[in-house]
Amino acid sequence: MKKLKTKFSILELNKRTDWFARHCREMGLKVTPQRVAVYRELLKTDEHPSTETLHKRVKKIFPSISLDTVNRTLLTLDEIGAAQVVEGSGDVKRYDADMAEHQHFKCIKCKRIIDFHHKPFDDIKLPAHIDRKFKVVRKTVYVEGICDLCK
Amino acid sequence: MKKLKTKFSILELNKRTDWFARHCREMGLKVTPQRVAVYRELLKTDEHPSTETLHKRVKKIFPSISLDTVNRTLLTLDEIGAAQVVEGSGDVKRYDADMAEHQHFKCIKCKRIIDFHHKPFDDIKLPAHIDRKFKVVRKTVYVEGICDLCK
DNA sequence: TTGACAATTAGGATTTAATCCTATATAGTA
DNA sequence: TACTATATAGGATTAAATCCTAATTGTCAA
Repeated sequence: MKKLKTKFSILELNKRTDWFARHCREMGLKVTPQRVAVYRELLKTDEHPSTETLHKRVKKIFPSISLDTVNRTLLTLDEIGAAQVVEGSGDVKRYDADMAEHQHFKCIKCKRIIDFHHKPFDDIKLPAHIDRKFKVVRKTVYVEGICDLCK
Repeated sequence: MKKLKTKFSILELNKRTDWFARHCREMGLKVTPQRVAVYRELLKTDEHPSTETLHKRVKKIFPSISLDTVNRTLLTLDEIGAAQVVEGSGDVKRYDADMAEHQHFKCIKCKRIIDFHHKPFDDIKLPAHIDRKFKVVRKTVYVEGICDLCK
């Protein structure tokens, strides 16, 4: 039996699902069971899954869901700020429903993405000319290397 | 006539090409005209091109070069430290032959990648437990948003 | 509660990106 | 100059993302 790593208690999961439903309605989006299923499944993991990986998982509890729906939903989650595409260099898109400040380390060998949190990185001050010229939406410290298991 | 933005003088370009040839030999790689052509073409631009974009450009001066060769070469350049895959969230791989310390801003609308350089970002101090646990190969500040032209 | 409608979905088709395969060519070396 | 391991061309394949369309379903207003 595969160990179930739960990021959140059922209670917390339900709380966040409620928030998600409200948030969708606020954004004029329908609260479909597919959307909720994708969001909840993404919330449950800290493995930063790809569309395909998440599709496989969601199918277990929603067998008829299509890959396209999972893909579309994940893009939607990113748009409405319920999840984010994890930054990286190349490779397939990976997602994260944890919107609290944190940073990512990506192993260039096994492609594992590991969360870490270093408070000084939470509010990086950009040079003034960048803020002046562009509308900054996201800024983060990105770290790449070889993970403990691959070393 | 399209404006030619040259990042370097011909002299500087040749200097770097010489370095590249030496570096290839040191790494036990052959200095083929295809490799040199790809490297030089990548050096010339600050647009952080994708494989396909660069392939089109290199074809103009090396008509028979295949996409696979350009792709393979770019991956090799990254491996030997002659270029790097630009970090980003999703989308196709984009490359940069400028290995001097600098940071990237990526426009989420037009996908343009703009270089900037903020000295304090050059040597980010990671929390000790990260350095202890992982072998860090690369660390950078990544910024995303809407560029001046798209605003 | 019901009906209407715009949003959403399934699932196959298509597009696009990346990589593989293999016969041929070539850079480096002696 | 000849040998050999490396690299290339270009078509084939795989993998990822997106598109298309008919059928379905949340939402809202009556």
